[in-house]
Amino acid sequence: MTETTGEGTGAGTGTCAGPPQGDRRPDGADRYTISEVAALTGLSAHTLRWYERIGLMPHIDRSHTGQRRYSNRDLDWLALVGKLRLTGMPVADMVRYAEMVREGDHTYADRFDLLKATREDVVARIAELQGTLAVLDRKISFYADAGRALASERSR
Amino acid sequence: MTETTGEGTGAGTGTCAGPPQGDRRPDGADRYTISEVAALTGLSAHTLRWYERIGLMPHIDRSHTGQRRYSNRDLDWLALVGKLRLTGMPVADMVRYAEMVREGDHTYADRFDLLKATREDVVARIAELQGTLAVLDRKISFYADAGRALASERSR
DNA sequence: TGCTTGCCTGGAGTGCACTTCAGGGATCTA
DNA sequence: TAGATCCCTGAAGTGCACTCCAGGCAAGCA
Repeated sequence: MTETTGEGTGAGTGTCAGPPQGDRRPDGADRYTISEVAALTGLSAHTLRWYERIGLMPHIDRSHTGQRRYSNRDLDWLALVGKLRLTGMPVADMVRYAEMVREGDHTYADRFDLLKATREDVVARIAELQGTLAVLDRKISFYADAGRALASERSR
Repeated sequence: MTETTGEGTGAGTGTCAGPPQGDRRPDGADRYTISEVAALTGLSAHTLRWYERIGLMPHIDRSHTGQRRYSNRDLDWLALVGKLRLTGMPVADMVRYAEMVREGDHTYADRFDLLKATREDVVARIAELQGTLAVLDRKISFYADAGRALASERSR
């Protein structure tokens, strides 16, 4: 197997990006227009074209009139990109990853490193956020108490 | 008590922002220069001035020559701002919060709401990140396996 | 045949959070 | 007295990730 996008090109695989996207067409009939993909992914058509221009997408098929026709495989890739974007990975890094995918199997180790580093970033970010939660909760309970005190004062 | 910054103006309180900052001066002698505050908070002097200009800081004391002199209270406020920034709260919202603090006790309910909404955002973001962790881990283990396979192939 | 809809392109514009620049004052050390 | 260091201000610039615009082609249909 040559890992390219996520997990083959089959039917929906459970771990999906933002909007629900169970309405895929069977392989062979999978030629989505840009606006269909926009609806499916929550990205704008502009953004989809822009992703392509900066090298974040593989070459997208075209209709005989030059319009883009996305495949299920492209959708898988976009789902992965969506996940990476959620991690806060800069677009430039995603482009590097896409380049490595295009370059073939010999970039496996580099891809591994990139993902590993991203994973560590995510873990650190989660810890950071949990730290902020603690602060927020302290202040929230302060205001909740203060609110109750004011209320009972008004009712006196 | 009138909640303004974090938790009074006493010595370090445990929950600190980014860089460690236990080296506070006692109240009364707490007149830090901008570069001291920059070192303490990890923000640049430029950013500190900018925060002030956009209304994110209370009025900062000045020396007789017009230079800023920050107090422990200001440091507390900056620690809170740092936490809110970590949540991803837009600066404009932090400014709104700062305005509410300036306006006094009658904004308690609004401040409560703002912090509550922020809390929900943070919880959602953590869940999102945990979702990305799952995807990353699947791909990382794919590449780990593939790496092992390639290694054993090379050693044959 | 004209009209609408959907798509195409390159390039300019946007919003955010800073960051840098240009020009100048006050204090300290030799 | 000179030079270094630290600070001041307003305004312009930067980098990122889109987002919008102008101008135009192709297909469907009344």
